[in-house]
Amino acid sequence: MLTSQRRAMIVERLNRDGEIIAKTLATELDLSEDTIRRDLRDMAAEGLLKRVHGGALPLSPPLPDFAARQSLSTDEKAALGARAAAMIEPGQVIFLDGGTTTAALARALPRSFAFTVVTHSPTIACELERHPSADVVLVGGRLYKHSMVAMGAQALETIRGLKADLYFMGVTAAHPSHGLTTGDMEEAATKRSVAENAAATFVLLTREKLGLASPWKIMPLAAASGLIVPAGLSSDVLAPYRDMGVEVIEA
Amino acid sequence: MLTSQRRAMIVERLNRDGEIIAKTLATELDLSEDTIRRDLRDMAAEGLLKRVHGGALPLSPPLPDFAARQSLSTDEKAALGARAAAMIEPGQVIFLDGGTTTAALARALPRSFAFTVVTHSPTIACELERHPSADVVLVGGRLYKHSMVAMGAQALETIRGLKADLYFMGVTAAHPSHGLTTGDMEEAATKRSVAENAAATFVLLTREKLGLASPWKIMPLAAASGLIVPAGLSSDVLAPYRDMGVEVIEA
DNA sequence: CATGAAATTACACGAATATGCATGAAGTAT
DNA sequence: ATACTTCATGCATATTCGTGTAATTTCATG
Repeated sequence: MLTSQRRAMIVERLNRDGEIIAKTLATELDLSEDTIRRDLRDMAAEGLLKRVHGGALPLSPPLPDFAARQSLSTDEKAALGARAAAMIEPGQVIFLDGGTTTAALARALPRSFAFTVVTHSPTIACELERHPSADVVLVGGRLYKHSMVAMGAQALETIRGLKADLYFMGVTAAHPSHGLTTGDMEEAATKRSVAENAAATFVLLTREKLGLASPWKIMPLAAASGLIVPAGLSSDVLAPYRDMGVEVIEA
Repeated sequence: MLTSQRRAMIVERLNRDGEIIAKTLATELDLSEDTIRRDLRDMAAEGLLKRVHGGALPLSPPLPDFAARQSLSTDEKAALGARAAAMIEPGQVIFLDGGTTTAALARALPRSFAFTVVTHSPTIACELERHPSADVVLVGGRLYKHSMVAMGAQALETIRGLKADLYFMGVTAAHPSHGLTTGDMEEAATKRSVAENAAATFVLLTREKLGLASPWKIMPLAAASGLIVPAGLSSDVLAPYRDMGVEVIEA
């Protein structure tokens, strides 16, 4: 295994497990603890993780500004959710990603007719406990706690076995040339697979995500059926997306 | 669990519960009280909490619903959960049913070592979001909202493909001659299948469930490894179960 | 192909950190 | 006032860390 592969693996594990224990990883990879420690030290210097006694932890989780962001963009997310919910037609099968934006969508889902919601997020599933007419299907797999969605081989297999009418995707960033991206490799693969098995894919994007790029590429913008963005953005910001032929829906 | 993780956990608990009791935390994490005390002393010096005799308090006033949580935690179900959690050993694979009793168990799961929790309940999965050392696997399937668990063909297939060390089952009723029963046919079949794929099955039973029977039979009492019941029940009530050779564990 | 530079890794060793236990002091409860 | 709990300190042990060093591999260049 190459050094860079090992380091990529460390990042991935941090996302998956929320911790790295130097001793454990050394044993597992059959390397000396020194090597792992060196990795951790260098990566901490690069700002990829937080070094602690015994191993490493992810950089301060977005908890501090999470609450603030939550309250700040709540209205924005509710508007996106409502707009997305308006697209749903009776009897359709909808796939919902995990995340706060899609949670807002879950709360806005139509109650006057029946449809099916497929999700790999237990949080979304719990949101729908009291929904009167939504049939809920839970996609199983290994639960990734940082994003609270089930992913992995089992999940992919289930996803390949279904055909959704609409997929509402949440992403970390959207960039005109880099396309749709997210911070986790497994998540990128999962979203891609869902998009392949959905007749239409709409991406929910809050203001601050436009024009940014994260490390893992999901798919180019053109592969999406449309972007749902908050109303009131300047046409300058939206022009690059419209120019690529992607439908931009303002909520 | 790393030291810094433990300290982060202390902060989190202070926010959640409004208090830290040194002795309790030491027992729960399987550490000496000295270690916890040292943590509290250092963290007090860093201005993260207020040290008091017996434990610590947050600097800001505790959450308003603290009293409510407190009364909940002295519940019968919490006792059952704690007793069940004490059976778990490092590295084991535990299957958790949905339901309020097993939710109490989820909150009492050991935090000092790693193990895997398999569940078909999104509610349980959400409970475990912040658990430091539990690996969570979500079993997918059609979500039955009345009991909030995923069941059906997909779930059964996944269950057949796994082998759990311990299964903690929640039931609607337990009767000496009718055995373990529940109100839903699909649920009975699912529980039976999990029990078949677990090395040991323990049933969590609150007081009011003993001696009753529901329409759908899961399995005879003798098929269970043991029943976990609240302490203080009369031996008359428990005798029939003990007579059948079922281990009855009082919590 | 040869060779030296750079990178990677394992090992050694003293320092720093973490933890548990023992003991006497301080605090709390009955 | 007495009994019990909790605390602080010192000490012993174990783990982890950082630095230095040497061996090995990889790479670039002639």
